[in-house]
Formats: sequence, structure tokens, C-alpha cells
Amino acid sequence: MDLSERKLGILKAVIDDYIMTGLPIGSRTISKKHGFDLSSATIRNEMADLEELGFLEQPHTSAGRIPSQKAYRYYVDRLMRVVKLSHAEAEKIKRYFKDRMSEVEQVMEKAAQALSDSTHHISMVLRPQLKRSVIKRIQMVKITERKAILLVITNAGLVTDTVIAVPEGLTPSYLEMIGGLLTEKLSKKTLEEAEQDLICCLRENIGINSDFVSDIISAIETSVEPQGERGIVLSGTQKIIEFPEYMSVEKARNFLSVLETKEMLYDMMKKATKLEFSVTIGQENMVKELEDMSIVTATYKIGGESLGSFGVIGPTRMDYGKVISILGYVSNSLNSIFSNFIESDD
Amino acid sequence: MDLSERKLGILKAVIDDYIMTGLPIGSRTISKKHGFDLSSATIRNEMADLEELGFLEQPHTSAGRIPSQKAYRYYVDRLMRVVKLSHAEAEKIKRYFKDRMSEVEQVMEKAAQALSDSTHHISMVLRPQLKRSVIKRIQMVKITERKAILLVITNAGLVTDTVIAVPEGLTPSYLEMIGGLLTEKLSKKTLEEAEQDLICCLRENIGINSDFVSDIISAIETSVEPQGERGIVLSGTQKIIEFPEYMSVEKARNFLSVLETKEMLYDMMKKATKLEFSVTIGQENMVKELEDMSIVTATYKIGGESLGSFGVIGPTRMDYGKVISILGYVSNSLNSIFSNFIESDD
DNA sequence: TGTTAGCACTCGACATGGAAGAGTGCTAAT
DNA sequence: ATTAGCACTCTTCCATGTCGAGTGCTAACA
Repeated sequence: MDLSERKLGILKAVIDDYIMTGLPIGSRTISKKHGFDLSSATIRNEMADLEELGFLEQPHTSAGRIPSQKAYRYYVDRLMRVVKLSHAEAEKIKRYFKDRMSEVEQVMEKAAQALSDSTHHISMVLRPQLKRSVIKRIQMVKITERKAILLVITNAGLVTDTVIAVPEGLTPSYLEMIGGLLTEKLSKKTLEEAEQDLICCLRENIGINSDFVSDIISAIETSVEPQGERGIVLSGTQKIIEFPEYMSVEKARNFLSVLETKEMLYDMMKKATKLEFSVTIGQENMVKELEDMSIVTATYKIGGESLGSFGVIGPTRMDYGKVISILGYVSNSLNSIFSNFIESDD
Repeated sequence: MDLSERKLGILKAVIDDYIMTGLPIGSRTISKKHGFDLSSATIRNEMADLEELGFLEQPHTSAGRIPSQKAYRYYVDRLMRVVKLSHAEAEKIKRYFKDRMSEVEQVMEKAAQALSDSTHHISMVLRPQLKRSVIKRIQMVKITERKAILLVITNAGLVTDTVIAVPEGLTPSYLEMIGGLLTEKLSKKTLEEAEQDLICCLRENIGINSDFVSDIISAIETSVEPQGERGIVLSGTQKIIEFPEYMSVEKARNFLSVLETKEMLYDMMKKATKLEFSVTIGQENMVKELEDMSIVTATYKIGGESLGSFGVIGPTRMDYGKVISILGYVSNSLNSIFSNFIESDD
């Protein structure tokens, strides 16, 4: 699996060039553009070797070569240089985050926009996985005769709020009392634990109108894990038409239908929450519809813990180096924004 | 401008057929498919007349004819039959609204999805224009040491909630007091009036930390009218690739850039709030990038007043009859959902 | 007078067939 | 080990020809 210095150089040249142009690269191009002091014939021999090793492919007999998936993998693992962002690019991203933001929703949206705008790929941002964050308080505020807002406040400084219906005639102080009860039962627990508790043993302990209680419970539950559609934010789906690889309407449609359901992406992103960076190239993702797409992800932290991930999805021919450096930059931005959400425990 | 019965029939046949197939219609097709007892030659003569009158156009000499914008206008105003939705179609829409929903955001999203799914066009839903709804109460709830949630409760039963920063050391009861003060000053006023008041004469009246007060004010202001991006929900933008008229990448891109900025759409939708239904065909919309798109809108009511509009945008070749009946159905659905948001004034 | 049949004509869609150009593999010379 | 040269392959592009759909016009018909 060890390639000669020269083969490495040629492989890198082919990949770099292909990432830029999207066109198969011929031996002549390489001997000219990239200062190798070798004739095209020599390069040809080397390229033939690389093809035999599975790093290059020919779309047809007399076209140039294009990198294989194996080549991209090798590139990402060993050849790639993660470039530092230019000042202009960094500024462009900063601009998205310049408003002071106090709501997760808004931050996610901005992040998604910044990503797709900078990378020119479709971006995905996973909502924070709050399961492991700890409840500080639960509070209910009556807003009209029959409605209240349920606030769940966690140590991550994040709040989820849901409007719930309340039986007529409940006094505000009564609601407050229930809030107090819930806080007492559930505070110091993670949302995940709380969910368990809610299901099994809360109903009995609070001897009130049971319809109301189950409303509250389901509200807390959905706030813990907003599923599928609401769990992931996409941006820049329009970008696909810019990629020649999706000119075939058939493919484009298939791909879009995957994006629309989101389930698949949601699962992937959730797994990716464990790794600081991940790069999944082509068929590595095991999903047929995405077999010539790559997915690059990174994570963000809230209170020191990786609670969510985000990334981009695009054709395997992707400028991995640049994408990764952009993700890194956004990751830092998110971390610092979210750190403002947190307050030291009292 | 009065056409003979026969010309009318032929015109309708051409439009109906073109809406279905997207292909130019020849005289033969019409004499065969649509039970006219006339030969193709006769139809040809009539079509030549219709072309002279500006209702039909020929893409090139020996193709069939396609309807002109004028024809669509005529069709919508006089020829079209608004078909009743089939049971299956109605059910399909109902399914989107089956969950009990308590938040405007969610309703809008579902409505947009239902629309784009049923019409196969891009759909747009305008957030309720709350300016004219009346404030009932303003309340602040402290959630952490330095944060509070600001709740604005209106007679439309709608709540906007924003997280705001509070100076350290403010007691909950103090916040409650400020809430009470604001309620006293602003309740019974429309949000629009309230905005005026806030700007000119509130600062002096409440002699507190002025940074904090202006935070509150700007939070209320943005809750009154979430501009541009946040004021309109789009769905189904992916649909464009399904339309042959957008195969030219250049056009598609232009169109998408209009959608992305949203400003234009926002203005249109806002104007449309005044009319129960509106149909804007092709160049009637005065926007160059949308010159071969049509926009059909309807409105929804909250508490008897038209507070928002929604609609679809698609190629002029659009099944207007069906689209309008779908909009009608969705309008009813929204009205009944929102009526649950309201509670009788006390 | 309105309708129809017939015919020449036009134009796009599609298939066919070189010619040009890019790139390759192989061989022989350096 | 490298390179120049050459035959070969395959795509792209353009010109050409054919087919079919549709038209407009004229003459005949009811």
C-alpha cells in the first residue's frame, strides 16, 4: 500500500485537478501544469500503474483518468493539506453570526446558511442532543384561560417551550405548584432519565386530572427529542443544480427524495456526534441513493460535551481540505456562541 | 372581446390539454380527443383566428399552438371550472393537520408542506400579520440568573416568546412588576400602536436600567414583524427540477435566487392578504425573473380578520382550477385550526 | 356560406457519417 | 529509466438526410 514519492505526487495532482475541474485528467495536462520534469509518456506509465492499484479509473478508453473512491480515501487520510481559511472567507462566516442570538433555532439556521454558502454544498445541522443535559427547573406559565407555556430549563442554558392546553379553572398558583413538583422530581436528572421517570412512575405520584398530566408528559418528551423533520436543519438544497453530476434529472430526484425524508440523514448525523470530524466517501455511507456523495461532519459542544453535529453533503468530487477547514471554523464559532448560553451552576 | 361558442370551446380545449401535457397542441389532436364534430381543417381556421386575437401562440411555424398569457387570464376569469377535490385528495391534506398543533410556526410549516405536496408546486405561507391584533398581556419569566423569557399574549391567542438577557441580581418579582407595568401601558392596544408607544414615550416612564429596557423594546418589536426570511415559509423548492420549463439551468438559477432572498415574495404575499383569492399570471407580477411564473394566493383568518396569506408559485402552465380548490380547502383548514387558538375575550 | 379534403411546405427530432481532437498503450531508441 | 513516435480508440461536433407533425391555402362540396 506504499506508493513511491512520484506516484504520490501524480495521484495528488490528478485529484486536485479533478476536484477543481470535474473533467478527466490526461497525462499531458499533468506533465505540463504541475511542475513534474517528466514527459507525458512517463506519466502515462505511472498512471497505468495507479490504475492497476485501484486509485484511478477511466470513464472510457481514451479519456483521461479520474480518481476512484479509494483514491479519495487515501487523499483524505494522507495527502490532503487542510488549508487555513483566507481572511475574506473567515469574515464571510463571521458575518452570519454577528447578531447576538439567544435561541438555538436561530443559531442552527444561521450556521446552516453559513455552511452552505461557504462550501457551496448542501449543509445539515443537527439540533443539540439534549438527552444528556441536566434539568434545572420546570415551570409553567398560564397565558390564557386555557393555555399555558411549559418551560424546561436545563444546565445547558437551553430552554424548550411548548404551548399546552390546561383544564379550565386552574389557578396560576396551582400551575406553579405543579411546576414545583415536577422540578422537585426531575431536577438534577438528565432529560433521558427524566423521560424514563415520566413514563413509569410519575402518573401515580401526582394525583391530578390525568389527561392534563399526560399532556405535560408528552410535551416534555417531544421537547427532549424533536424527531426527524424537526431534528435537522438543511440549507442550500438548491445547490444541486449547480453540479454537473446532477444534471441527470433521474439522479437528482432520487437524491432529493432522500433529503426530503431526512430520516437517513438524521441517523447519520446522530452517529457523527461522537467523532470530532468524520469524512464518509461515496459508498462508505451504505445508502444506495447516496453512493456518489460524500458527507463531512464536525461537532459542536455545549458545556464541554459534544451535543450536536453538523456538516455538508456533496459529490465525492469535493474540496475536502477546504470543507474541513470551514467546518472547523464554524465549529469554533458555534462553541463560543453556545458557551454564552450557559451559566455556571449555582 | 366576445368569442363565439365554438372558439371558446376550442380555446378551453387547447388550454386544458396544454396544462396537462406541456406540449403544443395541433388541430388534429383537438378534433379527435375533444368530441368536436369538426375536421382538423375547420379547427385550423378557428385556431388561426384565435392566434390573430392574441389567445394562441406558435412556438415555431409547424408546431401546434400554445396558450398566451392573455388566454390564461381569460381562462381563469371565465372558462375555468373549479373542481371539487376528490375524497382522496382532501384526506391527503387532512393528514397534514391531524396532529393537534399549538404553535403557529408548526401550523405554517405543515400548511406549506400540504400545499406543495398536493399542488406539486412551490408553496409559500406568510406568517400572520399581527400588527392589528390586540395585546392582552406581557409577561416576563426568569429562567436563569441572567436570562428571561418575554411572552407577548395577544387576543389572537398567539404568543411570541423571546429570550432576553437580564441584568444580574434582578429578582423575579421585580420582573413581574415590569411585566405588569408593560401590560398596563400596552394592553388593549394593537401591536402596531404598541410599537409607536414603545419608541416614543416608554423609556422615560420606566426609570430603570436603560440597556435592559431597550432590549425589551427591541424584542417586542421584532416579535411584531419578523421580517423577510423569518416572515415567510417556503416548501417544495425542490419541485422545480420536475418542470421541463426549468431544464435550462440558467433560468432555474435566476428563479432560485429570487426565492432565496424572499423579499419580493414577502411583499407580494403581504399585498395579497387583502384579497380572498388572487391569481397573478406571468408578467402581471412585474418582476422580470418571474415573468413566466404564475402566483396563486388565498388568505386565512384569525378571529374573523384576514391576518395572513399563502399560496403557490409555478409555471404559467398550471392547473389553476385544481390549485384554487386546494387553496380553498387549506384556507378552511387553517381557519378552523386558528380558531382554536383564540379564546373569547374576558 | 360554412365545412372539408387534399396538397405543398416548413420545421423540429432523430439517425447517420465523417473529421477533429484528446488521450492511451506499445515499441523502439536514447 | 526515460522518451519520442505511432497506431488505435473514443468522444464531440457538425453537416446531411429522412420522417412526422402541423400548417396554410385552394378547390370542391352541402
